[in-house]
Amino acid sequence: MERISKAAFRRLPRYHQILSAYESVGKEFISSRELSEILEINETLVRKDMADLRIRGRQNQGYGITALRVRIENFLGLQEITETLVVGAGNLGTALATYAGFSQYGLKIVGMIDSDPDKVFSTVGEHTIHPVSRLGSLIRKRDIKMIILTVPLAAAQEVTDVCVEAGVRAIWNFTPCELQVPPGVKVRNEQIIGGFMALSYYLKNLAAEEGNEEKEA
Amino acid sequence: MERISKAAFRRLPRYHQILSAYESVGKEFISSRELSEILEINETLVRKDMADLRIRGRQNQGYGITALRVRIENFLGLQEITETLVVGAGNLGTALATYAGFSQYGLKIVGMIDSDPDKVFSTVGEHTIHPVSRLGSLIRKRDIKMIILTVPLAAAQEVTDVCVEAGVRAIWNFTPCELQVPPGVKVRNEQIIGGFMALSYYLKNLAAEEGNEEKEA
DNA sequence: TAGATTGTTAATCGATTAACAATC
DNA sequence: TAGATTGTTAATCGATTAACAATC
Repeated sequence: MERISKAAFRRLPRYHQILSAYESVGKEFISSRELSEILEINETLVRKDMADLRIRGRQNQGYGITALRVRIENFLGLQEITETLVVGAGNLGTALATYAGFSQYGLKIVGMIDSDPDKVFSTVGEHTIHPVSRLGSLIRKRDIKMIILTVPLAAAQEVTDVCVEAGVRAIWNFTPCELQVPPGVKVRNEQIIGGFMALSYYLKNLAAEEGNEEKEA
Repeated sequence: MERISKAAFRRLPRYHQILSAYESVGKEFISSRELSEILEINETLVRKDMADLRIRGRQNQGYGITALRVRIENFLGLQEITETLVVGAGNLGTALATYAGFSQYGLKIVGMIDSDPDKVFSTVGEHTIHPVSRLGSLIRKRDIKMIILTVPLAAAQEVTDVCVEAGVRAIWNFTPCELQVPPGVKVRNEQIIGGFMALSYYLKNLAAEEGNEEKEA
């Protein structure tokens, strides 16, 4: 399997999104310089990332936008559909379940789960809310490998255990819980408050920082 | 002003959250070893981070949990209130505006903004939705330094320009747009899809990865 | 051609880890 | 005391950048 550095891996979503934006306005090529300016990183670093992805550019033109976008998608496995359940039908779960942008990345939400009897069997957009008692059987029936976790903190570990027991291998964790999982199960923490903390630090140190700001902490 | 490395800075939210969790069950001390196991990082790295924060531990006991939590909060400026507007009252904006957890970090939402006349002057929880025409004046009137941006991609840059013009210095960006801002304005991108991409890569390479997984990409 | 741009290597920089002394 | 743990330095590792050759 191909290998790129962890740091390069983290840059792929941003490359992908810039490429999509440029593609949608009909641009065909983009130079390492343009990419580096948008991302505010070094130009050489962009070329190195491309080399790691085994993408060749053209002299005087740059990199083919569509080819590069498709390369990133294939590298990340986005061309294959990933079926998932949204576990927790609160505000955030509802926002994620109704977000139209996921389908272009192969992410397909096949149902929602909630413990509240008043919500169960109602629908959110086109998704039915199932009772938490059916969580395990739904995962098994559809062979679901990933769940989106948006339950309250207190329920997070318990729900995770059920999912892992049923065969889930990846957890997209929107709760502020440091989940315990066995080896072979990957957790991605979206600790949203971290973003605010970085901005708070910046704002509270504005006077001291003035003159040496950076866009990315 | 105190300085810590970028990498250490990114770990602060996770330290903070673990400390809060331990504190809420009445624990008073935590060792570098415990922290390192929860975060799956090296024990020495935890001690180095504590040293950088000028926090001293106690032999045989570890670090005082409350003191450490308060230290991180002060370092990040969380003890001071940050007033903000949620710009874009869609599903995600609504979810963020109604999230109760922000107040403990000093984050105070003082209003919402939307361009849809059907939404304007209605309320979300305790927040009133104002028309986008009042965005600049609201920012000036309340001297708002940060906004939460959840508008559609196509409106993101335009709205940003209005906010920056009115004096905003920090943008918590939930849109998939690489915003252009002048020096002195900080953008924090919450490119949520990036989380899914990391999990997709993991799932699609499970067979090849089997046996050398990591929890963090 | 001159200019623009890629691709690669070596040097530098920054972050992590190993080793170990200090101490309760 | 022995064991547990912090704190610090030096070594290592990984990521970024500078320099520059290649080429359209």
